[in-house]
Amino acid sequence: MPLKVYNTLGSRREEFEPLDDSYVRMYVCGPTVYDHPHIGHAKSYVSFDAMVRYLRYLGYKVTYVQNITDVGHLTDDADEGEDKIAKRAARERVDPMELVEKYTRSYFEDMDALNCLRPDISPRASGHIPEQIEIVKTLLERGFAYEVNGSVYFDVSRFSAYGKLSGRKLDELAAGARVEVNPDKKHPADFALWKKAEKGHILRWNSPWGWGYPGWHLECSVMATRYLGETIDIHGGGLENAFPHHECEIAQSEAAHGKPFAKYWLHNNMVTVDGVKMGKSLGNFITLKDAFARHHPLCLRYFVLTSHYRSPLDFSEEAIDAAARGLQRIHNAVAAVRQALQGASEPQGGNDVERLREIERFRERFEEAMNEDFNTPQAIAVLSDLVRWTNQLLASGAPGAAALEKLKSAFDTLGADVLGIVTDTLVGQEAPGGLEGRLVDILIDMRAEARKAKDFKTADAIRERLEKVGVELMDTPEGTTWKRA
RNA sequence: GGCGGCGUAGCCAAGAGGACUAAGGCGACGGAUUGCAAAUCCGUUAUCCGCGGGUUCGAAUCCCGCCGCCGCCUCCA
Repeated sequence: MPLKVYNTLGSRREEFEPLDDSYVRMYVCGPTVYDHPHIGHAKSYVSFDAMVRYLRYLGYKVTYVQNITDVGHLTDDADEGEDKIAKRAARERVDPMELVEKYTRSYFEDMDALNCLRPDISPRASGHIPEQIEIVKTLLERGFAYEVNGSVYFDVSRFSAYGKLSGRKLDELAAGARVEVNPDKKHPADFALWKKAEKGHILRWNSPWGWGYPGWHLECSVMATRYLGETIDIHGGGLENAFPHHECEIAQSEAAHGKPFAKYWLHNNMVTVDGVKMGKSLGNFITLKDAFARHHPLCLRYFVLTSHYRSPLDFSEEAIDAAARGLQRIHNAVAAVRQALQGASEPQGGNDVERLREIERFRERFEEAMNEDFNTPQAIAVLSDLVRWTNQLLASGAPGAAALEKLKSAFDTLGADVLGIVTDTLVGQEAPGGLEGRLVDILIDMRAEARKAKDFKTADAIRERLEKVGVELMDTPEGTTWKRA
C-alpha cells in the first residue's frame, strides 16, 4: 500500500510520488530566532521529523532543508511595524547577529533534546541576501514586480494563480483587509519583495534600489531553490503560514522560474493551551526549556505524536502526564526485551517461527498506519499492541533469541528510527551509580535482611522513606531494583 | 464580514460509506501475581460517535439546518 499525503494544494489526500523515484527534496519553514523555542515549535518540527524519518525508512534518500530566519521582519505589513529581532536585540543590549546566534543555538539544543534529526542543511536568511536580490531583479525584469520609492512589490494582479493554495480571492482580500492599505501598493494584496530601510534600521543591505532589506516571504523561495532546485517535492510549514507566507512563496517562485514550486504542501496544525491558540504575539507561550523542567523531552515528543499532525494539539499538564505513563510502558517493554536478550541462550524457542511471522504483522500494520498521511497516533496504537504482545511472550516462558532479536529490531526501527520515541537510554530505567547508587544499594541490602526476617514494618519504612526522596524500589524475583521516581 | 477546520467514553485520541456489536493510551473498578507494593497479565468501563432532519439495503463516516469551539484573513511553528 503506497504512502498517501494530504496536500494543501488541492485540499485532498494524494498518493506520494516524488519527482525522482528514490529521492525526496523537502523544505520546511524554520523558526525566526529572536526568542527561545516554545511548544509550538515542538509540534511542528517533531511532526516533520517523523515524516523525514519515515520517508527514509521507506528507502527514500531525503534532503531535508530547514531555514533559520535571522533577518528581522516587520511585526506587521504596514510601514509602521517594528523589526522583531532589532527590537529584542535592543532590549537585550546585544548586536542583532549576537542575539540571533544565541537563539539559534537554543533552538538546536531543544530540537536535539526532542530527538529531532538535524536538517541536512540549515541555511540562514542573512547568508542569502545576494540570491534574494537576484530573484527580485528577475521578477522586475519579467514584469511581476514594480519599484516605488526604494521598495519593490510583487504585482499580484500579474500572477493569475495567486490564491491557489489558500483558496483566497483577490477581491475578497481587498475588501477584508484589516491593515491600512499602503498607498505605494497597486493592489492591497501586493507584498513587499524588498523594503527600503528607514532611518535607524540596523539590519540592512545595499541593493540596486538602495539600502534596504528583503521581504519576509523571499528567503524561503530562494533557499529552497538554491539547495533543492526550482521544483521541490515537499514544502512543509505551520498552517498559519499557508496564507500569506506560502501563497506568496508560490507566486514569487513560479513567476520567477516559470515552473511549479512544490509538488506537495504539508501543513501542521497549531498548539493550543487550555483551548486557546498559543502565539508569540499573544504572550501565552510556554518555552520548551520550561516544559523540559517538568517533563522528559521524549515525553513531549511522544505527546506530540499521539495526535495527528493536522489536528490541533491542546497542551495541558494532565495530558502530558498521561502521555508520560504511556511512554513509560513502551520503554519498560523495550528494556525487558533488551534484558531478556542478554540471558537468552537458545537460538530458537519452540514457537519462534510463528512468532517471527506475528512480529512481521505488527510491522505491516505500523506501515499501513504511517502510509495514511503519517498517522502517528495509529502507529503508536500498533506499537502499544506490540508492547502487550511482548509482555505476554516474556511472561509465558522462554522465547528464543531469534524472536527476541526480531522484537528488538522492531522496536529499534519503528520506535527508535521512525518515531524517535525509543532511545538507547530509556526513561525510568536508569539506576545511577556513584555515591548515591552505593548508598541506595546499602539500604536495599538492609531492607532485604529485614524482609528475610519477616520484619515487613522496617522493610516498608525503608521503601517509603526512599520514595519520599524520589527513589522508587521494585521487588522482582531476581532481586530489588530501583530508579528515580 | 469572508475563507477553512473541528465536536467520538471521566480525560487524551484514531477511525472518513459495509472486517465498527467504534483502535490505542491515561484514569477507574474487579481478578491473577506479590508479605505489601511496583511492573506485568486477564476482565469491566461509548448499544453509541454535538443536536435535528435527509440520502442509502447500510452512516461516526455523505447532504442540509442548528448549536458550540478553533484557526486564517497582521508577525507567528
